[in-house]
Amino acid sequence: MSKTVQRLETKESIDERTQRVLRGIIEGYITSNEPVGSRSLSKTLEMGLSPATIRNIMSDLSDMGFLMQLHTSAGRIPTDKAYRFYVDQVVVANQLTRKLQKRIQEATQEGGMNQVEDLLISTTRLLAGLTQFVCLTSSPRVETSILRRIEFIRLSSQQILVVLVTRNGQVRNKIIATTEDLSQDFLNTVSSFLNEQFHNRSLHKIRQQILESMVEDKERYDRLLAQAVRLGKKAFELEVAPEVYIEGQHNLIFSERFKNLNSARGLMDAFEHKSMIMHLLDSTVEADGIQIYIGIENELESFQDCTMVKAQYSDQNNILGTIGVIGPTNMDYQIVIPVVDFTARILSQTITQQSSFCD
Amino acid sequence: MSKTVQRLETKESIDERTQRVLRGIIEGYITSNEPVGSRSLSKTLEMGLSPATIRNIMSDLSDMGFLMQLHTSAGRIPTDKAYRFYVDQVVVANQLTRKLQKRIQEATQEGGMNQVEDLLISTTRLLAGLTQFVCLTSSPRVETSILRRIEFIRLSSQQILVVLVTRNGQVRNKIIATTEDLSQDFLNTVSSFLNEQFHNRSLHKIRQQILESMVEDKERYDRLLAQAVRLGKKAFELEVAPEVYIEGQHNLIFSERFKNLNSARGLMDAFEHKSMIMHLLDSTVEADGIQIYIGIENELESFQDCTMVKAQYSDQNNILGTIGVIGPTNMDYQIVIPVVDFTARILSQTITQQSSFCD
DNA sequence: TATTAGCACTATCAGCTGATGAGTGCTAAT
DNA sequence: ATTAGCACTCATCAGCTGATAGTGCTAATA
Repeated sequence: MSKTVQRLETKESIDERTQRVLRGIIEGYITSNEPVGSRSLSKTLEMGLSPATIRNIMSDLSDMGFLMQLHTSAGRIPTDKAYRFYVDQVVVANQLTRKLQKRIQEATQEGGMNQVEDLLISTTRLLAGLTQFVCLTSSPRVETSILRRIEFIRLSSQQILVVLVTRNGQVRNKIIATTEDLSQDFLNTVSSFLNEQFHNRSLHKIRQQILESMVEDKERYDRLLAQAVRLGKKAFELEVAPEVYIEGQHNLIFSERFKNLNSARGLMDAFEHKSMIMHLLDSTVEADGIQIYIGIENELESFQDCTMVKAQYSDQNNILGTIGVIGPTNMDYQIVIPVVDFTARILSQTITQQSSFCD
Repeated sequence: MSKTVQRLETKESIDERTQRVLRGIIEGYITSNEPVGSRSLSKTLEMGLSPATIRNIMSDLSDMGFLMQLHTSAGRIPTDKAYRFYVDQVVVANQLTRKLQKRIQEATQEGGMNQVEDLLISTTRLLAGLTQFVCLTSSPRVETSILRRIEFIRLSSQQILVVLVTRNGQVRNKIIATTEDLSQDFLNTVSSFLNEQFHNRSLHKIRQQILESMVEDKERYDRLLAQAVRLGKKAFELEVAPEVYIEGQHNLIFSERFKNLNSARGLMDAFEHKSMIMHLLDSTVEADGIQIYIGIENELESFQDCTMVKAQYSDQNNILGTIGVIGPTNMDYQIVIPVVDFTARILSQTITQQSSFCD
């Protein structure tokens, strides 16, 4: 595992003309996926510079660490540092075409998606389809979500189904075992007690409170309360399975774009470790907006040939999760960045709408 | 789409020696994944036959349609017909090693899997890992499963959560919208009515009955009954999303075994069409035991370079779904067949245990 | 002084070559 | 019926070729 690179900032100031050349090379490589040479660049740039001059500039840019060659006589390709420069300096907040906006909106508004899970899956698939890359989405952490409703349903003398609904519309089920046979009436009392007690609190907080009250009231004689606490404890112990949705893995193998990526295998393997991916998605210091990790800026070694573009989605109050794509470093940032950004916004909007149905 | 081939039966009787040669070629190709020639076969067979004799036999086998050559001078490989012969005549019910049996049993008995869904996913993953192929599993069709419990939970004045538990432990949630504000008490009455009315019937049947009673009792005045029927209708309209779990797709790309498969892409694309896969898995006439589709015996064109080995799993009463793997036609049948068989059995057993907790 | 034309150098790629080897089919001998 | 022997076929591979596209350097130029 290599040392973590925070961000490839550029200290030196680069003169206008050099910048234009650099930009030309980057965009050339993005569109063609081929190393760009001085001759062709001299034509496309239309700056009236001869290939020789361009070569000199290119040489400077190589010295500054913006360009590299796969071999002599191969034309140059941008380094991660160059992409960082490009993203920071050149890519401006771009408007998506109306058509694309429509497409994203429609896809998220499809019917039958009252469960957040379905919405997330279909959005993930959408983004993978639009970008032709791999799309990763982390589901809202059940931990921090707000309790809307908890209910116990007696299945048999030994089994109780816990249904837990969160503010943002996630529904979690769990079957718990009991030693004692509890009647449905009793369970109803317990659940209305818990609902009253813990309404609008985060699951995390609730769990804490339950544990505390267990310590406090060890010698509680009220049967209802005792059982409520006991059942509550089990119910809120719902293991916080790291939920990550991954779509578009086949793009990784069949897309032309990924062909010169030295280890698609490594990426695939990484995707198997959901909890690691979860961590990667959610470990963002910056609270808002879009985050971009280019090449070696990525913490994970197998991601270091790629760029990850991600953004948080939220309801009106809290950040819920992250949606992002991972693609080659020479992805079309001008498109990908606004697409991810817009998709995250629409996702937030849709989820907010849903949770606003609460009374 | 090519004409459906039912099964590649062999009419001719083949003499003992020829059979042994054929078997040798098949097993040779299975282990080496290379066309097998007369010389090497003469050695490994240890029948005291010279390469020339073997060549004559091979020539006969080619005429009978059991062998083919990719090009002259390449050695021969078995045809689909040969594999069919091999599977029918040669592969005997094989015992798995204790070690493998243990491994499968342990994997399915892991904790925290009281939901059938989790069990199915982890079993699918297990089988993909064991075989190094792609594993496909269809979940029990909610349609035909037996109602154990239905419950309505009032979320807001406009939203009701339906929780539906089936006999085999599947839990389905759906949020439905209402125009009228219904109290939780009322909902409880409705659900206990429905539970009583429809206990132990299949969802399919229940839906039918509800529709019938709507026709019959158009002018029903009983508010409870009317609402119960209306809510029931919505609840049992749960769209029967074809649930298929697919694991091990990466094997398709990286495994040596698949490398000479002309279209991994086609397979990947096919996997995207879950409902088609679902159909493929569940469309089996034969009720019991293991089913094997070799090469062109597969209905789906993109599967016709592969072999699919599948088996149904069930609870004590009914077939619930199918689990199977898809791999190259020269897979190691001696291993794969018993592994799939055993896994399906263990899966049935585990699910049966779970649903037996019902009172 | 910045730019450019010219030239030598170099890596890659497609296409060709001949050698090699694995495998077959046929025929004649056993 | 089996087998040894031989001619033949074909795929693969290493090595060579010329064409191409790129560079770096130097000297001439505006």
